[in-house]
Amino acid sequence: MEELEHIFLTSVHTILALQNGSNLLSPCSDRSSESETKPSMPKMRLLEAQLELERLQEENRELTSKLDHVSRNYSNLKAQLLLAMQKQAHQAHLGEQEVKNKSSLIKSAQHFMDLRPMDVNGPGVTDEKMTLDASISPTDMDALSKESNHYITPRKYHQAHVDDEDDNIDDGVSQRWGLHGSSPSGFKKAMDGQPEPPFRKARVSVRARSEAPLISDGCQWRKYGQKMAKGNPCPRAYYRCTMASGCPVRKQVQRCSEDRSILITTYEGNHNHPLPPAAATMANTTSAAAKMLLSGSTTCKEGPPSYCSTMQFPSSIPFTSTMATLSATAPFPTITLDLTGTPKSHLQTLTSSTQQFPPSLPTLPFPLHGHPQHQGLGFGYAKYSTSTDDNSSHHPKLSSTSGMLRGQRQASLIETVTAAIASDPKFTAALAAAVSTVIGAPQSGAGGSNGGNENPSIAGIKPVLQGTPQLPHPCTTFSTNS
DNA sequence: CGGCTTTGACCAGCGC
DNA sequence: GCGCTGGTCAAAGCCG
Repeated sequence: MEELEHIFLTSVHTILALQNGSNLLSPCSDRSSESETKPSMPKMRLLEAQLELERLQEENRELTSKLDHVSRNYSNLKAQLLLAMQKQAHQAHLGEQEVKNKSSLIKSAQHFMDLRPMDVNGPGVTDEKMTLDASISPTDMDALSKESNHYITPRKYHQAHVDDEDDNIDDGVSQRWGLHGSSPSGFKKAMDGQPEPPFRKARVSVRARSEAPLISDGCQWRKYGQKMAKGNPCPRAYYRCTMASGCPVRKQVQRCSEDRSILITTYEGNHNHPLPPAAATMANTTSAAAKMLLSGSTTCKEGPPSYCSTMQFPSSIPFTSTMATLSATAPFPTITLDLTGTPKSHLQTLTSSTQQFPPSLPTLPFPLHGHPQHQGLGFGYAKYSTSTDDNSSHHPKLSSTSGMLRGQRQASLIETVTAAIASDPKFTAALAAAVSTVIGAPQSGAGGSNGGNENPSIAGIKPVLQGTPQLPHPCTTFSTNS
C-alpha cells in the first residue's frame, strides 16, 4: 500500500513539475515580456511564439489529463488491494464474531459508529485497515462495482440480492455495513445468515446561504420526490443523479427552518460514472469527508465513538464562522461544514459532546503529503477576491494567487487535491477542498437543476454575496452515512 | 416526444 | 400492533 502511494505521489510530483514548467510560458507573461523587450520583433517570430505557446498549452492540458489518469489508476489499484484485504479479514473473523456479536452488538449496532469494522470485528481489525479502507476513491470504486451500474432500491435489493461486497463497493463505507451487518436490520439478517441491504450510505450535505432553489455542483439531477419533513415548514426535495443511468447518488435539498436563506443539500452515495472536473471536485471532497468520518481517522480515535459524536473544526480559511461538524447522534453520521456565519447551527445541537480542534490545524493552501510543490495551489478565484475584499486582505496569499491561475487548470488542480484527500483523509483538507469548491469556481447563473457541468459554484450565492457585505457566508455541510 | 416535475401512494424502520 | 416518519415509486401532467 505504501508503495502504491509512493508511486502515485511520485507521478503527481513529476506531472505537476512538468505542468509548472510549461506554465512558465504563460500567454500573458510571454507576450508582454516579448513585446516589451523586443518591440521590433518581426511578425513571423511573434507568430512562431504564439504557436509555441499554443503547443505548450496543449501540452499542459495533456499533462493535466495524465495526472487525472494516474490519480484514478492509483485509486483503482488501492481499492482492489483493500478489497482483497477486507475479504481476508472478514473471512478470518466471521466465525468468532457470530457468537460475540449476538450477545453484545445488537444494541450497539444502532449506534452509527458500530458500522466501523473495528467495533464489529474486535481487535482483529486494525486501525490501519480502517484508514486504508476510508481512502478508496469513490469514482474509482466504480470500476470495481460493476453491479452498481443498476440502481438497486432496498426493495429490489431484497428480491434480487447480490454479493454484498460488490454491491456496496461503490461506497467504501457501506461495504462495511454489508460485510459486517452492523445496521440494525442488517444485524438481524446477518444473524440469520441472510444478506442485508445497504440501508445506510455515505452522505455529505452542503449548507449554503442561497436564494436559488438548488446549488450548482456540476452534476445533473432529477427530482423524484418531495416530502414535508417534521419540524420544518419547508418541503424536502429528493434528487437523483442523472448524469449516468443507474448512478446511485442522491441528494436532498431543504431550506433551513430557522433561516430560510440557508439551503441544505445532502448528498448520498458515490457516482458510478466519470465526472466533470467541477463535479469530481465536489464528489471527491464529500466522499473524503464522509469516509474520514466513518473511518475514525480524526482525533477522536482514542475515545469511545459516542464521545466523538461531534467535532467542530474551526476553519483556517479566510472565512468567518466556518464550522465543520461531525454528528454521530443524528440518524446518520454527519459532517457539517457550516459557512453560513451562524455560530451555532441547529445541527450542532444534535450532539451531546463536542471536541474543538486545536487552532494549529494546517491552513490553506495546504501541503499534500508533504510535497511542498503542492502548496500555493490557490484556492481563490477572482470572484472570491472581489466579493471578499476584507477577508482576502487578511490573507494575501490567497488573493495573490487568484487570477493567476486559469479556470481549467485550477479546477484540475483542485480535483487533484481532493483526490489526494481521498487517499489520506484529513478532515481539514476535505474541508478546505470543499470550501475551494464552493468559493473557488466562477459563478453560474442561478440555474435550477444545473445542466452545466463545469461549474461547482453555488447558484444564487452571488446575489447574496453582493447584497451582504459580511459575506461570504456560504455554508457547507458534509454528512456521511453508510 | 422525451425529459422533467408534481404528488399521492406505498414501504420500511422505529418508538411507544 | 399501531402510528409516525423518512424515503421511494410511479402515474399524470407540464414544458421546451
